[in-house]
Amino acid sequence: MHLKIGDLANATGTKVETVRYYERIGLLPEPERTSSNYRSYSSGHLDRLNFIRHARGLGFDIADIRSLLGLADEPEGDCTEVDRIASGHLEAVERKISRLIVLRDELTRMIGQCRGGQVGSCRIMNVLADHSLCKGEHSAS
Amino acid sequence: MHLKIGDLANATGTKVETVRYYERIGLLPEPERTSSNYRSYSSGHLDRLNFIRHARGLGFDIADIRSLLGLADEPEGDCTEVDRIASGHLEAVERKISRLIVLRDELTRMIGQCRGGQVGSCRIMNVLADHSLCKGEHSAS
DNA sequence: ATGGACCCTGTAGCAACTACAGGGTCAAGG
DNA sequence: CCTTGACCCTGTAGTTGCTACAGGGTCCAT
Repeated sequence: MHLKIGDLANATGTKVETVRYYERIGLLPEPERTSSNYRSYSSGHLDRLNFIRHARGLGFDIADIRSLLGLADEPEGDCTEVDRIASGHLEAVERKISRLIVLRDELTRMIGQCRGGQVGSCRIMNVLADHSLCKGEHSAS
Repeated sequence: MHLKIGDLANATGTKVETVRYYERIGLLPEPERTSSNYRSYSSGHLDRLNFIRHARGLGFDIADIRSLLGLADEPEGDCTEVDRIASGHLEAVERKISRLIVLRDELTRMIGQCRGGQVGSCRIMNVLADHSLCKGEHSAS
């Protein structure tokens, strides 16, 4: 198992620059070097990079992944902390979804009110210019 | 109407630094200066900054807002382009929601399988280490 | 005249990469 | 043997949308 950086990148769907970036920030351990100073990765590196990419794919941030990797290195340990990190992330994702749904509904309503015509009378522009038009709020008439 | 930067920031719920940032990137026009070199804003600036903040609140990016502001400056123009920008943004939001829902479901399933115990046998860790465990994919046995 | 609240410029930091520039290495083909 | 092209190396700067200083100046009240 002696992978060059390009092989490792290919095997994990990562860009070469990203692999080097992970090394720079200490997420992926420094590999051996060949006599010509090329990085030479082992299957351990492959596993670790796969772990990182899967976690990133699930939206975990680097700090969380750092913690998870630390926990993975002690398989005898209790997995409460793993659960805590994952649950925290799940909650963050749920909050993000809620916020985006509010946004989506506001955008949908706004766009639905546009009847074309001049910019000056465009409902979209009106809403943006005066947010009180947005949620059924009305200025006193 | 002569607002100092702090007044403008307060009136729009923006940080002073952010106002200066918008000026630096050309989103907010440069205001007059007092004799002591303080920025002095008019109600036109206030309207424009409100527009920017509302649009940012709806998730439009700076490039979109730049376009929308350009269109707002020609109220006689046709609002097709406005509609196009808003619809494009709505679609992006919808894509983001879909992606996050997939994530949420994967995370929920993953976390639901965790029965506590050792890290080494934690389902969450297993999924992260080998993504093929994730969606009911099985390696040939 | 002195304190505190404001203002100024300019620069650096955040997340998580991505994209060069300007080199070195290596294997295959002519 | 030499060249060509695909790799590899380091180091730095760009992306997005701010935010946070540092190191000054101004203004007003006490």
